[in-house]
Amino acid sequence: MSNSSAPVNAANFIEDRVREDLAAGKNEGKVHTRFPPEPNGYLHIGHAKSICLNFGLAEKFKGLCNLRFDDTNPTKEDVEYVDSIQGDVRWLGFDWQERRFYASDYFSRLYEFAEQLIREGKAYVCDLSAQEIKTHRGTLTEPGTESPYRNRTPEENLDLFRRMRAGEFPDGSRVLRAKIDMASPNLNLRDPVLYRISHAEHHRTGKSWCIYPMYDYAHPLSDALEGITHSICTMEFEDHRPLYDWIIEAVKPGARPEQIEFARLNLSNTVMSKRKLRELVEQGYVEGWDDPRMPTLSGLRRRGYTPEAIRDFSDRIGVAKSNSMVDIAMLEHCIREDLNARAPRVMAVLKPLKVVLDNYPADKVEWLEAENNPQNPEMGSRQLPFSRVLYIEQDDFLENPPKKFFRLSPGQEVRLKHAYIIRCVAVLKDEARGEVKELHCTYDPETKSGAPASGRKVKGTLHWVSAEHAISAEVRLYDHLFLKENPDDVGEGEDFKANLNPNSLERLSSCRVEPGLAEAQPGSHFQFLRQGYFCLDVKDAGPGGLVFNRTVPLRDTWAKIKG
RNA sequence: UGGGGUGUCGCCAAGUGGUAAGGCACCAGACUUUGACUCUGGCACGCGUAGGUUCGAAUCCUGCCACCCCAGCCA
Repeated sequence: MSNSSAPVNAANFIEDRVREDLAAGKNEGKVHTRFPPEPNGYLHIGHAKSICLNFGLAEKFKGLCNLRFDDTNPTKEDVEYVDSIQGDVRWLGFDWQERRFYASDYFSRLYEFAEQLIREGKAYVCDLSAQEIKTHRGTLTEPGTESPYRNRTPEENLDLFRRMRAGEFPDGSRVLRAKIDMASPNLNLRDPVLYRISHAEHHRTGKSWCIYPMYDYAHPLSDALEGITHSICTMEFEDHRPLYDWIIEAVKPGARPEQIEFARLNLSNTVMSKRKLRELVEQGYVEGWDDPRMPTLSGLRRRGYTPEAIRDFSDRIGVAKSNSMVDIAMLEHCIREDLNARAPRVMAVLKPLKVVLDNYPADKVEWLEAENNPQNPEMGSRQLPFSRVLYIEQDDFLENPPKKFFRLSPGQEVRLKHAYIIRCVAVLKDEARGEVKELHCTYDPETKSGAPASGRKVKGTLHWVSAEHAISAEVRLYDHLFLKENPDDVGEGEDFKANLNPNSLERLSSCRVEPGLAEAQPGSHFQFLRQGYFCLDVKDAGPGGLVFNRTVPLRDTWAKIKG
């Protein structure tokens, strides 16, 4: 079991707020939240923060959390996204039970509410064009001017609104607006549009509507209709809150949900906006929404991130209102901590260097016992074949080693993990290229792991595979998608793509891994000893070959020392 | 120049008048058949800034500065 679920996150201001409401006897002691994605893209780690917050709050206060698709704009939305969003939320470990809703479930009710507003003189049909509405809105510093249609009678408005709904008018010809205050310093209150005409087919309601409600109108009412007590959203909606409250106050749907805003997640070395992620996908900078380099939940999943690690991350980063950029090292810490406890250790040589043990019998094979996870003895052990010809990592040998190099070099000894101590006696080189082709070593039979004389200390321990027994695999080494912490930090005339890391993916196709990996299940996690955590790819690993994705490398003190 | 927010260690983030939690990162050491893990120690005389109130201020007051959001018939 992962230890990441143990520490409970510190309270945040939203939790405090909920507690206050409870103490004040609001909402009959109930807590009801919702996660309201628009089905127009894939979920990313920033959404995970919101999901964990909303579902987590419900869990903590024994309340409920709904999944609600905010599908009020048919031109941008699609069922493809509805499906992936549900899969991602479930994968993260949250359950909305039977409470999956759609804003489109409420189109009829929303329409009735709109007629009510019209009858009460709180909304009117406006014939101004989009461009005219814009100019009438005024500016940040100057008040707007009232629409000439603002004082139509309720009767005329009702007639026009019904005809809008009946499809008598073309897209963009009229809108329904709230009658609030064209001089408000808050632009959201300058008679905001409530309904627009769009003869578009909706992914759920088909062609039954040709007018669609705006977010500012649909959201508070959807919340009220579902009995949401705390409607949590991101900071950019803070100055929509007066409008949210206005709608609730004007319509009186019977419930008074309160909107609370928090700062969205920014993660270093990646981008989070749907627009930018889409650009990376559509222009081929990555191989899809689930490319392991993407911060999407589907990408992280394929990369080998676990839901536990992502939830732990959400807890650790906290919830506040200030703009912030979380170091991606925090996320990496979380996945390392989780996988350290649960991933079986395995021998995998990424860049093989042949080693021949001159004094080891040519036909001999020993099966050596290897623990699967020193952190967790219950994971047992396995047998590893050992023979005369082995592969070690190219990086683990240096002909002219610097000080503090604890690995193999001419004349020096190292321990082979779970096996013997060996000494390098000869180096075969391709003189033309200056490359080391093959090493000849001798092994010390007295030093077999577990044997009485095995206690002898040597500086380093290497991972290895038996050449005869090892199987081939492709390994994909992933690195940060962007070189800069903030990808938007660019020079004149450049955009975020200028900061793309050209080495975010390195494919190694001649890796050799221990034979037991032939049975590995797609999606399963491993620690490649001394290298990192890897995950058998679910898409590209077929019967023909193994493909591993590097989730995250192990921390590497040596890399720091050598610079 | 309007309105709304936010400023506490390199990065997150507690703190709500009684003398700066914690995590990540980093540094040093111990342990180690993973240069991993783990463990130990270090890491803000200071809370955007300048004043003020107070026995006492990150917390209260005033001024200033910086950054973010808002002029979609997007969400």
